[in-house]
Amino acid sequence: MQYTISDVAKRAGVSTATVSKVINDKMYVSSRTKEKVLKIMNELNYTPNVSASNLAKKVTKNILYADRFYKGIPFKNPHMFDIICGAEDELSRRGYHLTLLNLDKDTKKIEQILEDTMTSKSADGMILNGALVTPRIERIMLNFDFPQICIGKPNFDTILSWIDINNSLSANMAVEHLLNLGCRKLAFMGGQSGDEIFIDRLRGFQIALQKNDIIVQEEFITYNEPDIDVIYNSAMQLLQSPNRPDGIICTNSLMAVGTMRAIKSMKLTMPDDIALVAFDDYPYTPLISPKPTVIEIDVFSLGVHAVSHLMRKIKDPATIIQTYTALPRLIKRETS
Amino acid sequence: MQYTISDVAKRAGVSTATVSKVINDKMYVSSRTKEKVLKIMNELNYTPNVSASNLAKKVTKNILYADRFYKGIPFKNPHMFDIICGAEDELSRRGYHLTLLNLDKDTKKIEQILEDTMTSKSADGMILNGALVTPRIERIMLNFDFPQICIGKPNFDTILSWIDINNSLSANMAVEHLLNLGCRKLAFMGGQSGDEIFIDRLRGFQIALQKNDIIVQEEFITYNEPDIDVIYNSAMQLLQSPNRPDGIICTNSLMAVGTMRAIKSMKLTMPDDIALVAFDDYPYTPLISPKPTVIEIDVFSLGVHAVSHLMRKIKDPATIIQTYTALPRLIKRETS
DNA sequence: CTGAAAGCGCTTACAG
DNA sequence: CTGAAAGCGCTTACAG
Repeated sequence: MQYTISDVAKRAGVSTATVSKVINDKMYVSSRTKEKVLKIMNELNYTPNVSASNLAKKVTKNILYADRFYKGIPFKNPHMFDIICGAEDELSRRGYHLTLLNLDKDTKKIEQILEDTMTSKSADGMILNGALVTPRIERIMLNFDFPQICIGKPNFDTILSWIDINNSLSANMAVEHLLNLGCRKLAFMGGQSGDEIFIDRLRGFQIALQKNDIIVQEEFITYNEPDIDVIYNSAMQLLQSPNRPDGIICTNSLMAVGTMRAIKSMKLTMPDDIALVAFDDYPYTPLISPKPTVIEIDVFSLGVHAVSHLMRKIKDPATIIQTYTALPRLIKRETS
Repeated sequence: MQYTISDVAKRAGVSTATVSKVINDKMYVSSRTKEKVLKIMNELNYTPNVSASNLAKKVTKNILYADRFYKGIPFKNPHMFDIICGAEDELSRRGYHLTLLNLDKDTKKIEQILEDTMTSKSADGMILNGALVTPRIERIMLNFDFPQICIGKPNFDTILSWIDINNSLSANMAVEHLLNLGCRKLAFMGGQSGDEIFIDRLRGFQIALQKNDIIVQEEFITYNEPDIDVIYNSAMQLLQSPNRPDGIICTNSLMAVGTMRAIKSMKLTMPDDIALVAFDDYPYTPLISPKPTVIEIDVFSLGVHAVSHLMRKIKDPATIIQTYTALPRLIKRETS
């Protein structure tokens, strides 16, 4: 049997209005009646029904995390779920819930899903994968005047709010590290040209080199498919060139595996012959030796920050947030 | 501006009761008025306010997924999030939402979190990590009579509902496969004795061998820490013994990497000298060659099934579900 | 400081 | 088939 606010009111000999005030810790209730009410609430083990409270307050205390949650994606992209964990953490601290909104439905288009959920008023705001946002979706979001923040800058000019990793800055960090070690011929083991994260990191790489008056050698920048053999061969070519690099940055952990395999097969040693820095510990670092120096990015915190910004926006809907949150950390290990 | 049910009623010239009936597709409303109402709803782009509807219906259309969502867990245990994706998929198909309930709070104990959320009536049911369930938590759940299902059988006798992977059956599948290939001396590269998944798989291994009248050789069962060098050495010992196994089952993908490294360094070939089957493609299979034969387990479906059972339990709270859902699939590749 | 009353936006017997 | 009215369990001006 569940008690309601009127059960409490009755037993405490006060009105439901007064009980409501102590529940919500409003001022203007005498400490005597407050205590009395609290005592009854305790005895009855009473907790307010949040649905009723939310309806009356016209809030939901609920935030949506909108992305594509299809089968297997946690294996492909665990980062996304670490962001979600960060968002959940910060939301629950603020008395909010995080519910998942799957934009990957064969029956409905993304636009339709978003419109329906916004009109149904089932959440106070939304965290949205920026990569999924189109100008058309931007318009829908603005029409509804629904508090939102994108994870990842949309790939067009927008007045939506977003928060993103500063990949360029992270690459800069890797470059500075290698330059400090005395490296002067830096190579970049990159992904494919459609991979925005890689492209940002590459840009950071290039800018950092220019800033240090080092010429960017085009042949030292490689574009690789995510296949271990392709990467290996690509690295071999780099290492066999008469003008061999003395420092290599790998855009992810798979690149690091392939590249280090090549370095070892050339009987070169790290960091003496060649220093190496990789992005992302995950998922292959446990497998490789020597342990690679790595730039780690705290995506959990990205989720936390996204929520903080979204909350500001809920309070003041006019706010626009567009910000890079860097949070890279260099973990120096055995390859540099 | 958001329209309400009375706006619709007014413009359609009917009562809100009637509008409610067409929203909920109740019978006993003439097709003429139904059409009229639908037309207005469409014109106004009206969607019912779910909070209000839920309050009146005394439901929330919300299911909690309760587990520990701390920083970094998606990297350690992406399976958990694939289960979540499966649950979300099935829930949204049924008009429910999935919200995360983090049991990993330093300010509150698990018991307290569960009690508070259940009394607050913010969900109609709960999916709960069975590994976290204690007899004390069992009592709380039963007290509240709250529809629940555990993912993973709790490690004590319980009348809570649970659904689990049939690890034992999966191991059986691996054994049968190797026996069919003619192997007779099977080894098992296992994890640590506290790892329940491994223990279940080991049991399946042993039972399958006994069923086939093959003696289980104790020295062929190894217990290994999750460290690549430890695994390698353990496998080497197995391979160097005078009585070398002709088939090996690896309890996970890390075991497969270490074991295959040992096999290769012994200049043995797969599957001719030795056949190998591993559990889990993830995360290391992309790195290894030859491509390992693997028993894959569909955890996304586990989430889907958990939801189906939970829904039955919501309809009929007396239902108790305790079931193994196997869903293993053998993917034959180059090592067997 | 306290309470009566209206309201949040729906649904549900019930009467017609 | 349709609608008036009470109800879901809270909150919020407002009057006292």
